[in-house]
Parts: sequence; C-alpha cells; structure tokens
Amino acid sequence: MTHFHEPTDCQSCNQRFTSVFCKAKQQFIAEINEQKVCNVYKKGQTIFNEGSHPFGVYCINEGKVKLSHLGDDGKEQIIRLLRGGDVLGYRALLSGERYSASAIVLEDTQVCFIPKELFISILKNDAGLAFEMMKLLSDELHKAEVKLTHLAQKPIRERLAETLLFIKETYGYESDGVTLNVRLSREEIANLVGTATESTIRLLSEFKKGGMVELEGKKIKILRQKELIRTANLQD
Amino acid sequence: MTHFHEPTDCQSCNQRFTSVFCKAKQQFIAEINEQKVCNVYKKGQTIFNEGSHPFGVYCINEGKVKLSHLGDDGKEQIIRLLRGGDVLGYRALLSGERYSASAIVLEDTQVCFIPKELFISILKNDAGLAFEMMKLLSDELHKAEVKLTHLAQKPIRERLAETLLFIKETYGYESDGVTLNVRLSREEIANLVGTATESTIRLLSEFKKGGMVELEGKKIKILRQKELIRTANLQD
DNA sequence: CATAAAACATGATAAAAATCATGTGGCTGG
DNA sequence: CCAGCCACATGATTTTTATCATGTTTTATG
Repeated sequence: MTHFHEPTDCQSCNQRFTSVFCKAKQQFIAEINEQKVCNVYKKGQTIFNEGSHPFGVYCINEGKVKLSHLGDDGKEQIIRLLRGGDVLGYRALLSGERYSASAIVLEDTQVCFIPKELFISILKNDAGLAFEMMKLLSDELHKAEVKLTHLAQKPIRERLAETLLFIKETYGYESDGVTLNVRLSREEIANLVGTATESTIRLLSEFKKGGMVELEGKKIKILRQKELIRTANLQD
Repeated sequence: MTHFHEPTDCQSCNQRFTSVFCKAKQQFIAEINEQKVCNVYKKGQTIFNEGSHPFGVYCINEGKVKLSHLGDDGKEQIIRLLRGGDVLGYRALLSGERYSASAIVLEDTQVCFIPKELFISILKNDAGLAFEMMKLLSDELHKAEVKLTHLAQKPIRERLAETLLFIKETYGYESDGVTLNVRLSREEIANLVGTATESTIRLLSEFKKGGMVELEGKKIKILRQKELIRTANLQD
C-alpha cells in the first residue's frame, strides 16, 4: 500500500505547476484550497461511474487513472489515461450531463475533489482559467479525432504499436529507462487499442519475438523504440 | 447556383438565435458585425486546409460543410458534418496549432469570417460566451468519444445504420419527409463510417433489398427508421 | 451530343481479425 | 497447502472486411 502525504494546501501541492488550476488567479486558488477535499483511492477503486451525476471535478495529485466508456454491448473502451496534474470529470460538468465514462484507479492514487459550484463560479470569473480549460478541451478533442481516424484506418498491429508509445508518453519509463511505468492487463491494453484480448496477446508475442519488446508478466519493456515507431507507421 | 442574401449585420443574420455567438454580449456582437467578412463558397470548395495556419473562425450562415482529416496513408476521414449556425476553425485556434482538418463545402455555403484577435479578445472578456464555447467543446468531445467507442466495437453494418441516422439528425429530411437533405457520394459515406467504399455500397444495397432505405443516385430515402435504429443497435 | 471520366454496383478472392477451444501458470482465499 | 479461478498463451476455425476485377450507369465536358 502506497503512502501519501496529504497536501496541506494547493500552494504546496506537488502538482501546483502542472495542473490547469495553477493558471487560476491567486484568490481563487485560495478558495479551492479551502473547499477541496482530498482522498486516496486504492488500485481498482472507482472515482466516479458512468451514468451518475457529477458533483465536482477531480484533480489528480499523484497516481494513475483510466477513463473508460462501456460500449453498447458492455465492452470496455479506454478513452484516456490520466496521471498526476490531470483534471477529470469536467466534461460532464460543463455540458451538464451525467458522466459518460467511469474513472477507475490503476494504482493507489490521491485525488482532490473540487465542488461543482466553486469550479463553475471560478470559470465564470477567471477568464484566464476559462481560456486554459478551452485549450485543454481543444487538445483532448484533437487527440480524440486523431485516435478516431487511426481506429478507422489503421490495422491492429499499427494501433498496438502506437498504443505502447502512447502509454510511454503518458507514464514514461521506470528508473531502468525501458520498462513502462504502469501495470496494465492484456485486456486493458486491448481495450485501449480497440481489439480482442487474444489479438493483443498474439501481437505482443510477435513484438517480443521480433525483439521490439520484452514481456515479464505485466511488465513491458520497450527494447527498440525506433522499430516500434516504424511499426506504428506514424506520419505526424 | 444558389443565391444568397448577404446578411447586412449579425442582428439580422438568420443564425442569430442558433449560433454560439448569439450568447455573446451585445457590445461584442456589434464588434463582430463590424469586423466580420462574409463569403460564399461553391460546392467542393475548401474553406481551410489541414496543415495551414488559422487566422480566425468561421460561422456558417447557410449551407453544409464537412470537416475531414487525412489519415497517415492519405485516406479521408470525415470527423464532423456542419450546418447553418455551426462554428468551425476554433479548435486549432484555441490550442494554437495549425488546422488538423480541412473544411470542404458540400453544397453552396455562406460563411462569416471572424478574425482571430477579435475572437480571442471577446472570449477573454465575455465569460458567458467562453462558457458556451466550453460547453460546445465538451459536447464535441463527448460525441468524438462515443464515435471512437463505436468505431472500436461495432461492426460496419451497425455503423452504417448509425451514420445514416446521424446524417438525418444533422441535416434532416427534405420536404417529402423521407429523403436525406444532403447529397453525399458513397465514398464520403464510407469515410464517415470508416470503411471501404465497396463495403458501404454493398451494405446500402442490402438495406435497400431489406426495404429500409430507397436509393436514387445520391438521394437516400429512409423508409423504415425504426428498423434502421434496430440495425444500428444503439443503447443510448 | 458524343465521349471520357468518375461514381456506382457486384462478384470473386484474399487478408485481417474475432471467436472458439484448449492448455498452462500464477495468484488467491479457504 | 491445495483447489479453484483468472490472466496469459497459442492453435484452429469462422467471420468479417478489404481488395481486386469487371461491368454498368451517371455525370461532366468539350
């Protein structure tokens, strides 16, 4: 079980330079500081559930979270991977709907909760923060559109390679410089790629045979990044 | 060739109650009115191109536009369909990047151009409008995420049915109450569904045989909407 | 109006991916 | 510690989808 220091206030939070909220005016940061509620979730726990009403936004202090939709036939689709400094739950809040995805913790994670009213009122009074939120939304939209195009046009082999690179971008390597710094099941990787679990397992084995990756249980080591990039066939 | 009345000002624009801009403060609407540039594009023309720099946003007064990405292998992926009242080009502007998609006109379309500086300055000074923009972005993000999930999990047959319903939602029917009010090539429909053109043609023929739709060149009539909904296998 | 080009259509085939089946190893809870 | 379950793995098979080939129809153009 991971041990966390509860941050006494937002000024000393280890995400104070990373999160969008650092762009808020000082007075508002103070308000957040007063009203925020900090919480620790253990691996596998749910921060919020698809279909329920949002009461605020969550800011990840430390940890890893997956955001996933349930498809019409009940199959999970992982929409986003989140880390320290990321904000979640704002999408539903802004469009005034229920959550369209569930947030599930991938490893012990500390999260600050900011109540809806405060979040909205700050957004309405702090144009700078509002602008940053728009940027953030724009970036997410862009990523979603690119992913959508790849999902429609690229074979699974390329998408798996791309997904491994994406995981590396998001969570980086462990101190050894090659092991992806997150433990995902093969099924989760499949739900990120958008394919059947068996296909993912099979292709990972192939990647391993080709010497691109090394597999040790849930540990994945990227041995030849360049070859992986080539396999992903990315133009951008 | 369609004939358009150039709107003399935003107050009399036929989209003044539909567009996000109607949520802006009166003073800003007046500013937009002064600085906007109206333009008519003919079918097939490009409003802006993927990869170029944005100089402002576009507001569709009347007409139909497709927004499409080019995949890494050069294949088109249509990511959005737009109509009168819709705004386009804001995504790239907000995240400060080049356009990540091209906007191409599906039929003669009248568009107002609003310069970047004005748009940004209004957003920074009009919290109400900023909030509406955030809502709009949130909605788009939501739609993109749902589409992403369906692309990953649903067979092409269901996706085609869903796409036909989506086209109907966007552009509605002609006065006869059954014909989709837009002319798209089979290839464009395929690029919307995310599949090969031949597959789309084949499935449309099947839908026709089953009596769900009627095909007359590019005219598509929806004869049995309920069955189409069932075919799309939608839970939401 | 003739003609070429593009779009549509459909069958045949090949490739990709999902599903089914079976087995193994590892972890968990009694 | 053992039984049972679950994740991982891999082969066989089936289904789905793309690609290729060819013909027809529509549309655009000189």
